[in-house]
Amino acid sequence: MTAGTHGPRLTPGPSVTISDVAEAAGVSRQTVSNVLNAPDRVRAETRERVNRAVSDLGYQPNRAARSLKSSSPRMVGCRILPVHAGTVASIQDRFLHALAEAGQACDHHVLLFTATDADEETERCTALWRAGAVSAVVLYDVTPHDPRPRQLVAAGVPFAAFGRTATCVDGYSWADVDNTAGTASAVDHLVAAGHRRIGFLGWPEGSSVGDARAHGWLAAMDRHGLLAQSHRLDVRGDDTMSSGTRLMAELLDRPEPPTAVVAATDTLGVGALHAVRHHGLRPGEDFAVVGFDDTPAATAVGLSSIRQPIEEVGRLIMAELLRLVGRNADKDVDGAADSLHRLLVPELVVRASSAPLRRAPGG
Amino acid sequence: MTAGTHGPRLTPGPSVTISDVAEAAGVSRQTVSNVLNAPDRVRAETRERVNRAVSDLGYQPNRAARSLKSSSPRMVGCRILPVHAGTVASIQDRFLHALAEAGQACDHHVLLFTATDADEETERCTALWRAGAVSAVVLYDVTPHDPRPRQLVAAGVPFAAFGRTATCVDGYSWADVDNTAGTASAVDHLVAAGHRRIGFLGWPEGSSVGDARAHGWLAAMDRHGLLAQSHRLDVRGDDTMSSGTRLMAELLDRPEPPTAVVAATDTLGVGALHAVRHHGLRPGEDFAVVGFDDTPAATAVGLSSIRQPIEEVGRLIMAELLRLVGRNADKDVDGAADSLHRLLVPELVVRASSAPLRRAPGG
DNA sequence: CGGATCGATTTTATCGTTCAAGCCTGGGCT
DNA sequence: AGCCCAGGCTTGAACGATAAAATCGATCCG
Repeated sequence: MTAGTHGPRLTPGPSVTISDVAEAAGVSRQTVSNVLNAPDRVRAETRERVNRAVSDLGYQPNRAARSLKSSSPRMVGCRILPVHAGTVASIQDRFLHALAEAGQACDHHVLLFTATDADEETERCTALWRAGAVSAVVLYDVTPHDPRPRQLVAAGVPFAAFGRTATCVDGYSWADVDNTAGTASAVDHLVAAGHRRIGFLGWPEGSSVGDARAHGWLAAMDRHGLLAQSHRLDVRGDDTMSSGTRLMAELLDRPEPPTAVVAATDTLGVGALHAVRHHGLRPGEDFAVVGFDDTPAATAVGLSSIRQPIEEVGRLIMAELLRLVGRNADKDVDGAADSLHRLLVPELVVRASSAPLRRAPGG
Repeated sequence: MTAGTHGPRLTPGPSVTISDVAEAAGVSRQTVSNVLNAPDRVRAETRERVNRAVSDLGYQPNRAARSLKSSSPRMVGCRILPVHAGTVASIQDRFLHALAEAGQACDHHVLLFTATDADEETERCTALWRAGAVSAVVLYDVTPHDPRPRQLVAAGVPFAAFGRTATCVDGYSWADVDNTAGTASAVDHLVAAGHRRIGFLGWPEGSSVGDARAHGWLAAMDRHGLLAQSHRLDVRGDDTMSSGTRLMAELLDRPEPPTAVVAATDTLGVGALHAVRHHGLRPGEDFAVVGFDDTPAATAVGLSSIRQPIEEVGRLIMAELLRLVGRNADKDVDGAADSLHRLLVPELVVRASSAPLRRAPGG
């Protein structure tokens, strides 16, 4: 026994080693190791005896020792952003959960860290990787001019990103959600429900995600030949509920108001719903609203929303990281796949706020 | 050099070992170790030479090796809950961030894992601890009849809890937020602003947190001698915005409506605000609303809210874990403190929705 | 002047696991 | 009989860091 005491231990403690198991089963360390890692090398009878000892003692292989020997910590690092007062509906928690779950399926865990800015984040990533604390890291919310991918590539840290930079084609793996396709599908849905004048509530131009969502609306409206009828029905403001309410009220006061809007976020969408009700309209019957991100708030108020397939993103990113570090371990160049570039299509979740119109508007 | 190549390495790689540094500085491994862990044992000149080699090579001590030797992984485990569709405003992300930040201050990290239920959670905690992957774990959202603390105590896993069980006095460390004091302080605030008829919007009886928040309102109203005037002004419903709107509208339609309400959550509070506006009242001028949890939504709509000191909880829990595992390492009984039992008082954040009345109601 | 002392550094041993090589036994082949 | 081989298991070494012990000079003191 490693710990000096004799007799059965009531609380097995963190220190049941492979030698303890070996002694209990009357075999050597290596045989125990073989039972766990290459069972076919061990005679069935011995295997059974060892397995019993393992479960009797509650043996868990020490991860530090295993990491040290295999030089793979079976961990991926990910920064957790502070909950910013301005940010209303974050999907970071969903992402982290998805990542943790995907990792768990292949005995990997997520290590959290914090940072005050992008530079500190890449520094910490590099330090964690050099320290062998993680075999790779994940970048969350990568934007078009994000410096982080470049920095990590330069540092040689294996990583995959949720989101992508403008010049993302080269050098690193990413998965992203097609925001443009999301708002476009919302427009298609509303057109199919009979709407012709469809507005858009968005963020001020300049944010990548916001612009992509605005572009999806614009392109889809154009495709349906509805841009002329919806002249200047896209309005922009901050990502707050009151902003959504104000923008929506502004649209409803126009001479030819829209009969539906696509909002760039659930926050704006929820705000819009209030303005709609305030104008005496019934959401889902007289007027339709679609939000974005499918946050719990959308569920709560029955707001149709575009749901990002975060769980899928988590799985893809985790699988890609395993491939990256695995490939490095095998050979440096085994040809085949280079890196992951995957654009996922979000899915519209239809709720009461955009149920098909009972009467066609104006009909 | 560990890796077989010669010459300066462009990407230092994860495998710069203490021996590489020692060779570069022309000293032995142990001297490098001393420079890093006990600098006073090394002559200033040597120390400087070693430090230069450390930064030249970008050396980071290998965490697995350090864990193995010190038998302390410098990690704490915490389950991340799935984002439940029903849960509207979670503070789990704030908690995880606080925990990660508090840990980082003392070179500890947070390891995330998922579980489908409480039993699986304790199993995973035990396995992680036995594997030496974490030195302790954190329980989030512990409720009065939670089985987890008992199970972890039985398994001998060091832990600290956010929240507490009904019979929490024994055996384990926790930090919790005094929900009762929170709603009570909201009542005090509203009374000081001149309100006399103050309502309460809460969850159906049976949830610990909900009951505590309801009790805070009740006790404070009684203390101010206002219960008679506020006869049956506490109403209950689901934790959704629409529920908040409905309940608020119900109260406003009473013959003697309240002039203010305390809501058990921001979700209910935001819902209530809409009902208030719908009745032609101006929040903060004609009517006051206070929410709970200070979620980003409250900031967005200017809702006064009771903020849980999560950052403080994170710091306390992390400090307690360090004490627990440190004590274990030193001696088993070094007397002094037993375990942490800390009830923190939340803080009211006053915003426009409950700014002091300009004219006393009814005056 | 010899032994003690002290500071600075090196050597040794160890944490728990796994890879590589070694050893033993019994059976099949010549 | 002697030889080889393969299956089944054990021993030795290594991963990287560090506490403890050993070494080596140099200084000090009786």
